[in-house]
Amino acid sequence: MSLPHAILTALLEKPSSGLELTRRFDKSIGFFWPATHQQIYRELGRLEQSGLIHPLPQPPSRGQRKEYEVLPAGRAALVGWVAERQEPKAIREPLLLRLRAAAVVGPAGLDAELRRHLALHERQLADYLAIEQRDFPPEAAETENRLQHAVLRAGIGMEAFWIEWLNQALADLRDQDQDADPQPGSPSDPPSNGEPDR
Amino acid sequence: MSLPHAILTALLEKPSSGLELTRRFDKSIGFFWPATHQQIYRELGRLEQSGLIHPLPQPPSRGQRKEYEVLPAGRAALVGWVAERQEPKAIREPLLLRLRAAAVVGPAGLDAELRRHLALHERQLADYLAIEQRDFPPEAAETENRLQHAVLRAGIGMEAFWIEWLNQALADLRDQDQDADPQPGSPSDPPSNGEPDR
DNA sequence: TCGCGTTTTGCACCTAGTTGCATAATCGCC
DNA sequence: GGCGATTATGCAACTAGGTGCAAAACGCGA
Repeated sequence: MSLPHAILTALLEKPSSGLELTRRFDKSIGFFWPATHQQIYRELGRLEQSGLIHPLPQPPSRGQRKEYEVLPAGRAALVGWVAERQEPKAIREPLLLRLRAAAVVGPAGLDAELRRHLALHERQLADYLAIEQRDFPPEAAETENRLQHAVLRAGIGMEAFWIEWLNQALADLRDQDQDADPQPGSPSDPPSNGEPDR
Repeated sequence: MSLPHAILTALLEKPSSGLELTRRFDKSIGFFWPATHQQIYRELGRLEQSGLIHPLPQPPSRGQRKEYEVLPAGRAALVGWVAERQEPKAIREPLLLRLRAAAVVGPAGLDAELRRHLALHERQLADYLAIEQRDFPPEAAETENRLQHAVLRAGIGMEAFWIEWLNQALADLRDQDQDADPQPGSPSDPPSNGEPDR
């Protein structure tokens, strides 16, 4: 139940149409909760039906811009959601699974993927840092936008973590290939140890 | 398409029945790809139908243990998956959304959640560190289980990151309340600035 | 004013994870 | 030898995100 609340947040900051929301998502909330325009339109429909938002008075017809505004009930729902008890989401990163699989069937092709991910995370980190410099310059003492900054810092921290981890994993991969697989190019059939369960 | 490959990995390490797999997931692969027994049974059925695994010869009847083994085609599929090109998953952590929302509608109740999450991550980190000490003691030079260790290190790093970030976020929250909301207990109606989009 | 590309909205279907519940075998105990 | 708890397998319905495509309005040049 996160997307509807993300939309409420965005609409409270500024009433918008579906497409406008989509674009704003792409450069802010979407960093940690991506959504396509289809998802957003669907959710807008549901939110309207639940009486949490309503369209500003305009000719309502297909293909025509429709601006939405948050109703008091919508704001209340969001306030409730902020305080709600929710379990942290588990990690669920396929790349880690693939590493685990590589430990069993051999790491052929993995290094390319690790390097590719490394490059992607480096780019993302650079983007975040640029945003940080633009929106939270060190000289401007923070007053009330501390929370927004904290969110951005989470993104920065995550990317930094992945970069560090990927570098180390690449090193591990090189070492392991060297130890266990003298002739490069072979598919490096795996240890197949008789093995601990982790 | 991650769960089936996670299962193939686990089955390669050791042929198992559905329940056995479920239990093994709970204490290893499930840390970064949780799965319930229902999911696992369904996936086992599909994997069998696709000819990637097959049940060891045993009376096949409901309620009776059924052990599965990976077929060569299954191993090949896994090898292919390891080398496959996949985009990194976006973050998608609702807690960050809630912080963002709190920046708009006020942080009432947020601190409790942050503290609760902090405690959970601290516990998880402790668990991971215990596993690390058990399975990858510093004295035993690593030979071929480097990749498994790397996966575990990712878990450790993630938890450590969250702990650090949550502590900082809690500090931010305190500072902000202090600055903007002299009398404690009021719902602290938010800045509602006329505002940058992030 | 006609047609064509763009903007904007939206439906329909698909995939994957989640939850609740059913059912068969087995084991121990009374 | 029957009964309840436990082990083990599995179905069905739901939820939410992802993808493909359609269709109405609008703008603009020929």
